Amino acid sequence: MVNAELVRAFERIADLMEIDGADTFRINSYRRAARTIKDLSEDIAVVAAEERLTDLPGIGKGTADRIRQFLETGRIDALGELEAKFPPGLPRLLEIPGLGPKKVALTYSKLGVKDVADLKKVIESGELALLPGLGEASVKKIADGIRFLESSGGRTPLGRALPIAEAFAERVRKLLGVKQVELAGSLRRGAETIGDIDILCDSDDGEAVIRQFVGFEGVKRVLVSGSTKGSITVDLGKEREVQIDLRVVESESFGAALQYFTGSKEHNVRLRERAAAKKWRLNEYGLFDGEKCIAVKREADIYRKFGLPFIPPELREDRGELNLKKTPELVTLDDIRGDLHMHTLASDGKCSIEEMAAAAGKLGYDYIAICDHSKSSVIANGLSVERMKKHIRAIRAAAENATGIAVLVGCECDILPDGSMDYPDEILSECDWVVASIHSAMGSGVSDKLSPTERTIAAMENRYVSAIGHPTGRLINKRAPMELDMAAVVKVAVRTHTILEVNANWMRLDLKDLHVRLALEAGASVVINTDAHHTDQLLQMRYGITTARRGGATRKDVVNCWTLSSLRKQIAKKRG
DNA sequence: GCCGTTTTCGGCCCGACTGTTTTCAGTCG
Repeated sequence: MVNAELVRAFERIADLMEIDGADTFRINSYRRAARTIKDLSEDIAVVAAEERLTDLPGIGKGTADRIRQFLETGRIDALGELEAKFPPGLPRLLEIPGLGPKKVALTYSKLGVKDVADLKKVIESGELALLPGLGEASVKKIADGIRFLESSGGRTPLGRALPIAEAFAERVRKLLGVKQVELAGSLRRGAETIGDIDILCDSDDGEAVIRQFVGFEGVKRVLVSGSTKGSITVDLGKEREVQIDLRVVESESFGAALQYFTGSKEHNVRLRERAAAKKWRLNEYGLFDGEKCIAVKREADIYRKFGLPFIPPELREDRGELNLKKTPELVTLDDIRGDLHMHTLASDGKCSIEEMAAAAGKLGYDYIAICDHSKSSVIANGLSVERMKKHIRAIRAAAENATGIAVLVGCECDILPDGSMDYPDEILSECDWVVASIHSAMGSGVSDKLSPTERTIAAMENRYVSAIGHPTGRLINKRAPMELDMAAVVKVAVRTHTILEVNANWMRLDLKDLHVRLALEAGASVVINTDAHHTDQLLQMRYGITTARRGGATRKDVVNCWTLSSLRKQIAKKRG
């Protein structure tokens, strides 16, 4: 699909226009269009062919023309003109914290700085500090920014950030005069990766709170230290660091502040537009009609003033949530009755069947499925047919002895390059539950092999395949997803009663939020599994929950929120 | 460049912090 290329093109246009000093509203239009295409679950070429481009939010006649030009010629004139004006490395400079479009334009025009290497040279030589509007302090900030960019390597996975965030939130909670502390920002929205950690607290003495915050043990650098806002970085290991922002507000405006700092930016812009339409003003201190504050205490009050239900943080992404008529009852961790994908010592897990069952029982689960690897996953010590037969007997025996929890016989069976299953039906039919996954030959377009989409569909056609595991195979920040035609996969999933997995491992989160939504809208069901290789990893369920919530999943959509008998009925329905 | 319980033209979200500005611009979220 050409969607991703188009997103990059529009973002590049916006970046270059900013450096060019163009009208900010026009720049934002390009960014909005880029985001719309990024969120799109279908091929933009199909949308264009069906003349539906201007139905998409933020895409008008002008942008539609540019999309069509790109589809036909692979180029966009508007981008070509900007690229003729500026060297190619310039937009990259915008990613450096402390360096914005104005300063990028200035360093380019006055000093000929074309890329990061040039920038380092003029910092070294002292030329940068001599430019108007810049001084020693700004230059130091930029130099730090370069180091941060080179060490941070992009966004931090949710599962890496959340434990750090919770630890710092706990330390803030213990400070004198602090009554309320909440995580905000993308972390509270449960985004798969986060740019920085946002923490909000209340206090009558913001200055004192910030002073103590920036002095916490483990703080690597202090970026900002004011009376309401503090900004620090902490080490993530491997020379990476993550930024933590703390905002302090007075207790009375906590609700307004929490709404404001939870974002997303786009969600808030939409909400403030609605405020403006009513001649109100919305900011982190409350919702105001003239000088009069009309909502401030709780987040829900603010939404109610707009005639809206409470919008759960996970949905605040400007993906149509402001049209909701009532608050959706999104799935919660308490709704989960079982975990249907975990490994044991039999393949590449680190714990026994009994240990996994006991740990799951402690979490209050009613059932689990043991799903070790099949024979082709050699690296993962996949089980041969003979070993699997023995393993099935071992699981049945463990199930007999387990108290208070049902232990299902399962497997994670490889989907081979030709679309067939790694185990014969004779073995699969012995299992109560089968997760089918692609682990090899993930690249598409390899000749004499089926595409990932064809392989996935072939697996779903097998009556013993209960679910598709980590459908796109992506590893966040490490491996790109396979090119899967998700709309086609979802359609077959519905027809064949195959369940799609939301793999809760924070490196995967696969299906991702938008795919969950696509699946549910088509009428498919999902299962949220941890794919745990150790009892500790069973706790990663929370990340799968937030991902499913972001996709709008309710308890009814998630099969491991069902009773065991309902789940068995679903499996039987597929087996026919 | 988009868009319409204020509109097909004229708007388009809002505030904190920093540095170098002697009254505010740039950056960020």
